[in-house]
Parts: sequence; structure tokens; C-alpha cells
Amino acid sequence: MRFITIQGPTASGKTALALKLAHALDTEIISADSRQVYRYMDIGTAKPTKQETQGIRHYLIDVVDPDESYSAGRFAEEAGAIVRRLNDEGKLPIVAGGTGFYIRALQNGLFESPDVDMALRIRLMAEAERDIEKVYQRLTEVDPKSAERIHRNDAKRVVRALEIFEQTGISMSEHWRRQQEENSCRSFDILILPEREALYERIDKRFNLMMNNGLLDEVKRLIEMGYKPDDPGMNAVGYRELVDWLENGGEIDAAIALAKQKSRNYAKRQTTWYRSVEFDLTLRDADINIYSVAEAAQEKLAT
RNA sequence: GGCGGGAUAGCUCAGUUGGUAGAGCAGAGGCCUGAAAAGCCUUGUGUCCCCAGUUCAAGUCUGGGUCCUGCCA
Repeated sequence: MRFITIQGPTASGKTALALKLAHALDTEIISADSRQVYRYMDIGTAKPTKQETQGIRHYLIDVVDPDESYSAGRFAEEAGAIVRRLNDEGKLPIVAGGTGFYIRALQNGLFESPDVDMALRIRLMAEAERDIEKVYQRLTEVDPKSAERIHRNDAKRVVRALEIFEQTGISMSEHWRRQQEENSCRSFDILILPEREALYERIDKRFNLMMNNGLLDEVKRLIEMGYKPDDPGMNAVGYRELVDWLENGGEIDAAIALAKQKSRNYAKRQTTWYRSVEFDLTLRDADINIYSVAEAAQEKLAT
């Protein structure tokens, strides 16, 4: 597999850069965004509009409904299939998006595992909520290596590790050990990382734009369609805060301020993630000579 | 004008029978193998509104100010 990745915190300008690069390379774009996969959530997830895509084909946008769950595993599988197909057509696809975990899953692969058993997960999660210590204790018995790595309060990961053991009879750490490196993957990785102050300003401005573009109506429509605040897709920055305001009232300005704040928190987490990722090119902003980037990518990925 | 309530970390507030202060959020740093826009960890010295008094000792008691705020006029 060969592809280009464009990564960066929210509102850094990934979409714009991806589009320019796609034109320059005559290729297509695969979105790596855990919220753009959801239908009907367009404004708040900053999906590119029809006008913006300008005929560039986009993948993995609008693939599930807000009450369905999506996953890194599914992304790795679906994106991988698209990359391989485009490679066969002689194209160098662009994987662009802010969900670093999805991109890592595509690049490094995940260990083999059965589909999530939702009933099991819900049961374990309920137990963890009642007594996390007890659930964590079980993990230390079943998979001490994972228990050492996972913090006792991190219920999601404690439960996930137990899930794996209960479903397969094999510990998560053992799955890791057996996981084979899938080194057939080569990518040219670009990071857009604005100065923090500039980024925070962009986040605030962009949220104002979303509000002007009808984000509140979008949220209302989702509720009218019957989607609930705790549906997988609805658990998204901006949506949560507006849903909460619609249900509980209060000052709309406070809800907006909170949504912006949550966006900044999110951007900070993304930035931390990127520190442990190696990139071929790091940009302050998306405003660069696209042809030199295209050339560098082709050069690195030429066989 | 009268009668109450309040003034403590950037914000919202705790502070027991007086022993110079602590939570949540924010901020900063970090983790991350099928929920990842999620979840989790670490990090809290600030004229305790001001002045005077009581006391070995006052955020904590007393008196006087100042400023908010609720009700009645």
C-alpha cells in the first residue's frame, strides 16, 4: 500500500491542503475522521461541501447513521481496500483527517480480533461503573501485562482488554505478541501544526461560522430524526453542547463558549498524539507550494 | 430607605468547635492496538474585599467601611 497522509489538529486546514494536493496529483481522498463517517452531521464535522470537493472523489464520508458505531478496525479494513484499489489504478491516494488512531490502525495494523460483542461490553462496563477496582483486579489476574500498561481508572481500556480475553480466551498482550508486522505499507506523512494561539483563534472563528451556517438547525434535525445524545455519532464536540442547551436551556452563548473550549481541548489531545508520530513534512499552515510537496511525496513513494 | 445573603485560585464554589486553605472546571504536560471529536493520568502560594479590635493564634469571632445580591418599600 502506498498513500499520502495529511494530519493535524482540528481546524488546521487539512481539507484545503488535501484538495489542492489531490488536484496536483490527480488522485482521490480518503477521509480519516471518526465523525465525518456519520450521515446528517455535516456542518459540525466540517465535511467538505460539494462545491469544495470540486469533483475530487471522497471516501469514508457518510457511511453510517448516527446511531451506528464505527471503529478503527473497520476503518483500517475499508480504507485499506480503497487504497489498494486506487494503487492498482496507478493512483497515490490521500488519507486526510484528524483521527490519528484510525491512520495508525491503517498503517500499522491491529491484532486479529472478533467483532465487538456489544452485550458483553455493556455488561462489563456496567460492572466497572459499579466497582472498577474489582474489574481491574480481574484483569491483573487474566492479563497482568496489559493491567500494568492500562491505568485502573481507564474503564474503557480495562473493559476492552477483558473483552478480548473473554471472547478469544487469549490475553490482549498475547495478541499483541502474535500480531505480525504488516510492513507492506508506505506513506508520505504530512502534519499541519499551527502555533497554538493561532490555532485556538481559528477554532473559535470556525465555530462561529458553523453557527452562522446553521449548525443549530442541523442539531435540531438530528433530534427530530430520533437520534439520542448518547448515540455514537452524537458524542461529538459541538453537537453535545448544543443538544444539552436545547434540552436544558440556559444561555446559548455559554453553550457556544463551551463548545469552543471542548474543541480546544480536543486539539490539544491531537497535538500530543502527533508528538509521538514521525512525519516527513511538518507545516505551520496549509499555505505552501503544493507542487514541491507533491514531488517530494512521489519521490519517496516511487518504487 | 428597611430586613436578609454574600465577598476565598482565571471561573463556580467548600472550608468542620479560631491553629496562615481545598474541590470541580479552565490552563499546562502526558497516555492511547476495533467507542478515539471518546476515555484516562499528572499538575493548585492565592492581598482568603479593606481597616481596627479580641486572642499566643482570625478566612473563621467583634465593630466600622466598600462593593455585589435577594425580598419589602
